[in-house]
Amino acid sequence: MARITGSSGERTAAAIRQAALRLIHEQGFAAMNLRELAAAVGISPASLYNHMTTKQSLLFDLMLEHMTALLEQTDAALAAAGPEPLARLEAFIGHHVLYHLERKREVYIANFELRALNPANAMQIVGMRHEYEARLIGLLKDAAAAGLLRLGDARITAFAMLAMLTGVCTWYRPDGRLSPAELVALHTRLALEGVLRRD
Amino acid sequence: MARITGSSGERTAAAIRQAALRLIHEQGFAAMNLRELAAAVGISPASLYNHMTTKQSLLFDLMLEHMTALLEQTDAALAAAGPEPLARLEAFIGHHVLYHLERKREVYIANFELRALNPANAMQIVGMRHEYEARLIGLLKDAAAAGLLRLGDARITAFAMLAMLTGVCTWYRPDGRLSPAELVALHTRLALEGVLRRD
DNA sequence: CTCCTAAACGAACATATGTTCGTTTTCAGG
DNA sequence: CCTGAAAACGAACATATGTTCGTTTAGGAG
Repeated sequence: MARITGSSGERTAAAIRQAALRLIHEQGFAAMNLRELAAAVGISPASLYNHMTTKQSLLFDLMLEHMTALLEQTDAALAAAGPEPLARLEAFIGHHVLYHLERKREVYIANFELRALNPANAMQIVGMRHEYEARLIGLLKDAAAAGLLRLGDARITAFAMLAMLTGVCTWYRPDGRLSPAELVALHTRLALEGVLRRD
Repeated sequence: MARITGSSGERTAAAIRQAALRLIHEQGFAAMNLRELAAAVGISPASLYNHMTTKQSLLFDLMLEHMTALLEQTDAALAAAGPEPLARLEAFIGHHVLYHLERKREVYIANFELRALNPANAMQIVGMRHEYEARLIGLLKDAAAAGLLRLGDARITAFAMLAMLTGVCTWYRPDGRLSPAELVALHTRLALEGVLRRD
């Protein structure tokens, strides 16, 4: 056969990314095979290679797009939050939760398929993740310097907070009991105040 | 060739489990192939089947052993903690962190390779995980009923706490800067009191 | 209208991979 | 000491899988 009536490179490429997100999220990168991906898009396995160079690069592109968006949007949220340390911290938390609710598949893949990347690609993604973690560590240190936090260890505290806030990806469903806003509020309070009553 | 001098079924089976833990943790279940596993143990691929029925059952056995131990040890820790709600909650947290530091590979596998299990096996492991989550939800509700906690939503709070406490698995190394006891203390305070100063 | 490139296809290749089979040899129980 | 089960092996099978190749046709630039 040959080129299909109405076929468009841009549309097909987007469809491949969407289907790949779903399949990798469901089965994992190693378990997803390109024949199944091609079938999900509605093209032949060979046609995939008109839109990507290798399976590895497909994964890397997905991760890179996600990390770039995460860093950009975070900086935008912080810029909008103004200079007050606590407001900035809350802005970070709020954005993190909302982003992770919206793009749970991307996040899940970026977090758990790092080992599927080749060393060079992995290094780049890990670098961007470190940059993201550095944002939170900086915010914590600023707030602590302003006397607002009791901080045991900024780095470990940041890791623990990120783990908690990222946890929403594992169980959230859009049709769930709690709204995104409610989840933001709940996680913000948990991170800042814990569960203990304050009397 | 044939049976090796000094070979023992029990020892080989244990070596397979250990090597499988390492390889699955490093590469993921789907990416680990049995030839590499056999080489790590020092036997031929065919010999693996003297100690397991299928690759799938190997994964399931690892997960089942871990979940069983986790539930048993948790109950033991709670029994030792006595009746006071806050003491019980702290005992749960402390045990969870210590267990996850000690057995980070098992935990990682049980958490992130669920999708590699066939439906029947997955159901059993998910059931045990729900049981574990129910322990924490119960502790939170007890403490809240005693007026000790300010609880937005017991279920979501439990998920968030577990995500935070389980996070240690992703970055902990035995030769790291902080001792297990310090990590327990830090995470306990984070979970109970958050980061905000109390004045 | 013409022509080059983009985008698709079927077919095949080379390799990887879970698993089975028949065989051999050690070890432990009678 | 004998014998049967346990534990190992090499070899092979059947299938799955990432990728390439040559070909075909639609669509847009000139």
